[in-house]
Amino acid sequence: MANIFLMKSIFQTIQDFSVEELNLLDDLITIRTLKKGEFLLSENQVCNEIVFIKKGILRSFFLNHKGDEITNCFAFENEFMASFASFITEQKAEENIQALIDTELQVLNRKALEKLYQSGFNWQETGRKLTELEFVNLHKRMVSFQKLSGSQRYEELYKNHQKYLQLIPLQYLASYLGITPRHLSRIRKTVA
Amino acid sequence: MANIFLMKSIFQTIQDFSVEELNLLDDLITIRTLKKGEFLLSENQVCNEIVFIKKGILRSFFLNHKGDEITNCFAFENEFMASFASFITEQKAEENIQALIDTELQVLNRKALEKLYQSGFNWQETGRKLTELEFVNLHKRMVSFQKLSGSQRYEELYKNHQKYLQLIPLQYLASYLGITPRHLSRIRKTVA
DNA sequence: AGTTTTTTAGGACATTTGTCCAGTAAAAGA
DNA sequence: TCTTTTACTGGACAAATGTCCTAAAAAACT
Repeated sequence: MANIFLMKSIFQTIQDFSVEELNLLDDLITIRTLKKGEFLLSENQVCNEIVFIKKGILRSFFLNHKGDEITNCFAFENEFMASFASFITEQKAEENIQALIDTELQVLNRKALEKLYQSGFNWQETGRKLTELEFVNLHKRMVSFQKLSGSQRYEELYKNHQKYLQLIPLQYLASYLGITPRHLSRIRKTVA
Repeated sequence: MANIFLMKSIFQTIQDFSVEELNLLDDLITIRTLKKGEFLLSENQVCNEIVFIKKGILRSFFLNHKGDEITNCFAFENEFMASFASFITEQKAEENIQALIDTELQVLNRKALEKLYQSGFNWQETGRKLTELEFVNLHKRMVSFQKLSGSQRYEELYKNHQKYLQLIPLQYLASYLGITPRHLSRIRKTVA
């Protein structure tokens, strides 16, 4: 069976769960592994699962009108990932989610989540709180696009997540920051 | 007493409420009006209320490092508005919320909302669903910043919300789109 | 209505960022 | 290990966008 101790302890920080409530997870979580480059989700599929990253890195990207890949999100160990927009609306996703390195996931699918929600107040409230946290994260990213330039966003990222930067190909970073690889290369000369 | 029929009917579309559940709102909603230019919220205050716009327009903005006002959101009649990030985290807001024209609001404050949440499953679930919808809206805006240029964002806005564009000073629109007023003026010549 | 303040348009120029490209380096595959 | 593919750097130039500014228009105030 999956070792979901860590995931449980994250839920525990959000809500004062009983052991029984947390143990509901045991039968609902499944395991999945992805090889480097493999896809968890392709655009035009409905996203029906939320994953917890036990090991590895995921990135989410979509295509612009020219067909360039635009990375809109990275997720690392001990973080949740999904196309939340698709999961919520049950519409086809615009994003692809791909493993940047070999990755090990703990999966909670829609039916499992609904079971949790139906099980009572606490899980329902946790769902709201987690959604709120996702909102706040997204809001921060949105603000960084409105008040910072591409190079300032890079500096922020460099300050806060330097350890990750080595792991991520520059082209993915560039589109995540909203600039071209050419320009990121220029910026790197002055910052790093 | 406030006429909150419309607000109720919006909640009704999200959740299958009983009349009694909806009527809980009656004692929890208060009324507030703002004159053009007045502030609903100033930065460095914690946002403790969510408002429903009965009449009028609100905009939310923050300041960048130069002291320029950056508009990050508009809200119109029959929409909800708050500094959601501040409301959620209970940290000081980075935004100011201001009335663009004389505005009439129906206000739900934190305590009132918590009462609703405590009242049972349905309001709890509605809270989650509304948060999800806010997330999806923000996500759309984020995607528009990653995959479109400033002028493309203007064209989208022009197509979808032309009626509002007349009402909003160009300088506010520009920062909302992530460009300078000078540049928006250039864009307008080619589009409009 | 007259006056003052704020907003908008657009010229001239500067800066930032993108495009295209070629050479090199690094990684993946056989 | 060798070969092939993919990723990165940086030059030269082009396009997009910003800065600064002035005059006109619109809005607000008295």
